This record gives sequence, structure tokens and C-alpha cells, in this order.
Amino acid sequence: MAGPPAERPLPLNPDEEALVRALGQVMHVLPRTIDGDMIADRQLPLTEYTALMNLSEAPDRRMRMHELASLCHLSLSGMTRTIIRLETQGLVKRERCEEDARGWNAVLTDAGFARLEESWPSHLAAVRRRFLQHFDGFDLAQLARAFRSAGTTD
Amino acid sequence: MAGPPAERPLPLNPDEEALVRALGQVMHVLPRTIDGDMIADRQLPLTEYTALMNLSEAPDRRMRMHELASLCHLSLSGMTRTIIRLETQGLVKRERCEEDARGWNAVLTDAGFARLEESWPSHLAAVRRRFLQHFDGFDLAQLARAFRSAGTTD
DNA sequence: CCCATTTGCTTGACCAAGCAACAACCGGCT
DNA sequence: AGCCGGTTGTTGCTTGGTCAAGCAAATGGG
Repeated sequence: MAGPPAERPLPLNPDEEALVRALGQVMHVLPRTIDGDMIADRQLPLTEYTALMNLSEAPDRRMRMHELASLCHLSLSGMTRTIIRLETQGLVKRERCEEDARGWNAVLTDAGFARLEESWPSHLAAVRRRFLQHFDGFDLAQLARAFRSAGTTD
Repeated sequence: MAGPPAERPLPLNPDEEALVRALGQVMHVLPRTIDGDMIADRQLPLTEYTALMNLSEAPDRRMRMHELASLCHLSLSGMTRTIIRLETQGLVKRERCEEDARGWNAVLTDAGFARLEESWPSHLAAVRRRFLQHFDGFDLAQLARAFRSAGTTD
């Protein structure tokens, strides 16, 4: 990545420029908009929804902090703090991990599952309306591959 | 956005699901990666680079806080603080706006311009490598349109 | 078996950024 | 002239990120 101070590479062409700007916009606007929708609609911030959702899909509705953090795109400390918030609301509880007593499992409670059940349609609608809707004619699978390749630490 | 508690809409199909997950990943990883590249390479965080860049393209290298914030995809308060950081480094100065005494102009200094000159190739390289490269076969203009439509507050 | 190292998670400090409440100021209306 | 709604920035609080330190459990070499 490093190099001599001042090369003079070719600047972006207009299409590249437009795409980069538009992506910047989306990255800024989209999470906030969806979070706003969720809060307005179900009083459940996107981060907490995401945690509940990933837990609900895990076997036995439980997961180690490390794995959950990575699925939620959160740092481990951010995950800890999120789980603490959810725990105080009774939506999640923590249990020591049996096969490795250093570890903890975040476990979805029944209340947490109910909260999720009542919230996912709202999340789904937001995702459709704020994002997917705008990619109607596109080859989504191909797009997904490109994004995945841009998102995996190259 | 609001509705009765528990509708049962169709879930996302696998391609939609994959795209949403991949975008989540990118939104999380990309800014941090590029920011990391810029810091490693030029000790200039992405946010500060973006501010300098937008200022440099403005007439007289000056801009009102409001407009600069919007171009940088930053809240006004975030912009205030960024400009304060840049000001303490001597890269920007603030001047009262003459035609409106509430307003301020952020003005790029010569030092700021020099900093930008020395940094933009690094930014450009990061954007190419971390993002554009992964969209080789795509119709970038069409993509840009879709992203713009998803990014404008619907 | 014991001690050093590593691993999994928590915690605290510090920073960046968003939102909401605020202050200063403009401009139009009466 | 004086007020009032809207605009422009700034500040206080919360969330989240990184980094470093701490602690408890696990692992491995002597």
C-alpha cells in the first residue's frame, strides 16, 4: 500500500466517480434509515434486532460471543455491550459454555424470541423498501458475489 | 412504515438474502479498510481527507459548514468536530461568513492543499483496490444510478 | 504435574460520529 | 420597532470502534 509520496495516477472516470459517490451515500444513509424505521415501528434498534435474529437462527438459539459478533458485524466489545443491553431487557441471557468454561453463550430467551417474531416483518419491509426495491432489473446473485469479494478482507 | 403487529410477508429469496448480507459486510468493512490504508500510508484519516478534498474543489477553496457536511456524508456536528481537528493541524481555517453572520466558512489553507496533494494518490489507489476492482465486468453507470436512488431519502 | 503461554471474554480509556437540545442570528410581518 | 418561525452552528449524551489490561480457563513443554 505504501509508495513514494506523489505519483500521478489516472483519476477515476466519470462512471467510477459516480459509483463511488453513490456508494458513499448509501453506506451513510441506509443503516440509519433502516434503524430509524425499526425504532419508529418497533422500538428495536437495528443492532439489537440483528443480534436477536442471528441468535434465533443458531442451533439451540445460542451462540458464542465471538461468532455472534462476527455475524453482526460488531467488534467483540461492541457485542458484549449490546448483549448487556439485551440482557437487561430480558431478551437474552448469558450462560457459561460447557465445553470451554472460558467461553460464554448468548442465549435467546422466550421473551427475546417473541420480540423478534413481532419485529421481523418490519425489518423485512424496511430492507425491501430502502434497498432491494432499487435493484429490480439486476442480477442479484452476480451483485452479491461482487460485494462479497469486496467485503472479504482482501 | 407502521402497520399491524405481525404480518407474515414472504421472506427474502436466497439471492436477495445473499445480497443484503454482502452489502452489510461491505458497509462495515470498506470504510474501515480504506481509512486504515490512508492512515498507514499518509497518516490522514479518510474523514479528514474527504473534507480537504471537497474544500479543494469549492470556489475559492471555501465552503459553508452545512454544505461541506452534506458532501462529506457527515452530520453537521460531526463536521464541526472534523473541522476543529483540521484547524488545530493548520490545514483549514474558519472565517465568519460575510453575507450571513450566523455562518462560517471552512477555508483550505496552503498547508491543507499541500497535504491533499500528497495524499490523493493513496486514496485513489485504495478506492480502486478495495472497491472498484471487484466490479470489473459491471455497467458502472447503471449501478451508480441504482445506488443513487437507494441513497436519496425516499 | 507445574508453570508459562495462549485463548475467550470483559472492562476501561479514549476517540469519532449521530441525534437532540440549544444559542445566535436572519428575515418577514405586524 | 419588535416578535416569531426558520436557519446555522455548537454542545451534551449515547453508541460503537480500537486498544490495552485483566482474569479465568485451557494447553503444552519440561
